[in-house]
This record gives sequence, C-alpha cells and structure tokens, in this order.
Amino acid sequence: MDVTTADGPTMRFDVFDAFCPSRRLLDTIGNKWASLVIVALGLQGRMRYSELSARIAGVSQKMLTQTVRGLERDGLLTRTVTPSVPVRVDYELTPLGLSLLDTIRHLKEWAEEHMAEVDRAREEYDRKSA
Amino acid sequence: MDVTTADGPTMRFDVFDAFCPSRRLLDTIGNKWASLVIVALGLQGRMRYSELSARIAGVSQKMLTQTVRGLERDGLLTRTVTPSVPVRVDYELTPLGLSLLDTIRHLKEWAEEHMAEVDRAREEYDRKSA
DNA sequence: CTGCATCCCCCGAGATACTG
DNA sequence: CAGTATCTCGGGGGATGCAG
Repeated sequence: MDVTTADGPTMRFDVFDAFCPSRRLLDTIGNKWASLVIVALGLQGRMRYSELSARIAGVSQKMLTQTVRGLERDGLLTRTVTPSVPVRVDYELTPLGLSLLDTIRHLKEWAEEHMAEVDRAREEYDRKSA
Repeated sequence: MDVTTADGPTMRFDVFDAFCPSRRLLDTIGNKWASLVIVALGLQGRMRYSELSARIAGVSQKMLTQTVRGLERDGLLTRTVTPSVPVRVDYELTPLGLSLLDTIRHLKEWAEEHMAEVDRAREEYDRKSA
C-alpha cells in the first residue's frame, strides 16, 4: 500500500518488515499493560498513578511505570506532575492516544462478539486431541 | 457492557479481568507472529507451511509451528494435510479468522496514519531527556 | 505518593539435530 | 516437506528496599 506523506511523495508499508510502522504498532498494542492503560484512561479520563495501579489488577509498580513512560514517549498520553507534598502525578490521553483508543475499541467489540466461538473451537480441538 | 448470549441472558465484560474474553484476545493479536500469519493468509489465501515460512521473515520453525497450532486451536484457521510424498500441509483462514482480519486491518490503518506522529513524539521525548 | 534500583527467577524463543 | 525434540540463553517481569 502506498500513502502520500508530508515528508515525501510516497511511502511503502510492509508489515512483514520489522521496521515498518505497522509492525512497530504491534509492539505497542501487543503489550497488554499498555492497552489496559489506554482503555482505563479512555473510560475515566485523567487518572493518578495510584488510580491506574488500583484499576489495573495485577500490574506491578515497575511494569506500570515502565508502561506509562513508553506511552508518554510515544505521545499517546501526557504526564503531569503537581509539586505538592506528597507529589501528585496525573496521566491523560492525548488526541493521538484517543484515536488509538477508537481502534482498540474495535478489538474489544470483536472479542465480545466472537470469543465465545473461539472458546467452542478450543474445546472441540482439545477434545479431539485427548 | 452487557451482551445477550446463547448461553444466558447477559454476560458482563471486563477487560481488567484476566479471564475476560476481551483480555484473552489481547494475548492472541498481541502475538506478532499470530498477527502476521493472519495478515499473510488474508493477502494470499491458502498457503503452505513453507510459503508462510518464506513470507514471514525472521520467524523460526518452532515459533511458526507453535503459532499456527494456536490459531488452529482457536478456530481462526484450518490445517489441511495432503498425504502425498512429501507431505503437503495447507493453512487457510476460517470465516472467524477472516472477521478478525478485518479488525486487524483497522490497526494497520491506524499505524499507517499515525505512526509518523509517534516517531516525532519519540524524537521530541528523547531530545528532552538527553 | 510516586517512583527508581537491585536482585532474581522463569520461560519465551532461537539454534541445532533428528524423523515420518 | 513439515514438522518434533532437546538444549541453551537473554530478558521480561515480580519482589523488595530505598528516595524525593
């Protein structure tokens, strides 16, 4: 597929190229914590670190920090530090992050419509294997 | 979100529950090899094992086998063995797999439209950090 | 409260060799 | 050709302790 960009005439995309943008997106949304952070912020808007931590069951401090740092670096959310005592830190989706949220919603919808079918397929497969 | 199912009146979905269908979908499409197999089969239709192996650069035999087995178990593709000599094995998306392909295409489109912006954000972020 | 640093463990995934 | 079996290694990710 060719697409016209501001930087040049056309740019070729090949998901099978590890350096292709579409391939790199998989590295982002493939990270389950990243997706959950985006969904959480999409549902509740601005959230504090501790709120995210409580909402996303099972995530460790280390992984949550690592995840939000990555998302901030990618421009998907903003990190706002309020220099009070104790410190308060808020996270919020950027317009870019919101647009990705829309895409993630499609995934969610597919799951809600079809995962029961997947479960049936699995049972069938496991039954035959046994 | 509530949805009416065949098994009962309504079923509640919570992506923050590790056992929720929508959460489990992330485990599938989050796997880059799985996504690439689905995209490859979506582009070329029925493919042999060796064709998939050649098309998806960088995947090892082990991971490719493991991936297609998982997708077969999930009912997303079919595995057809032709008992010739040598053996021939073909993979093809099921209707369920095709419907997921549509969803993956949304991801691809988002990437093509927005990854340049992500790249800019990263450069900006890294510049500030340095 | 929000994180960074450190230690440590487990298994995901590649490489290699072998088989129907 | 299309896998399995086995070994190995690196790093993802949890637990804990410390700091601004």
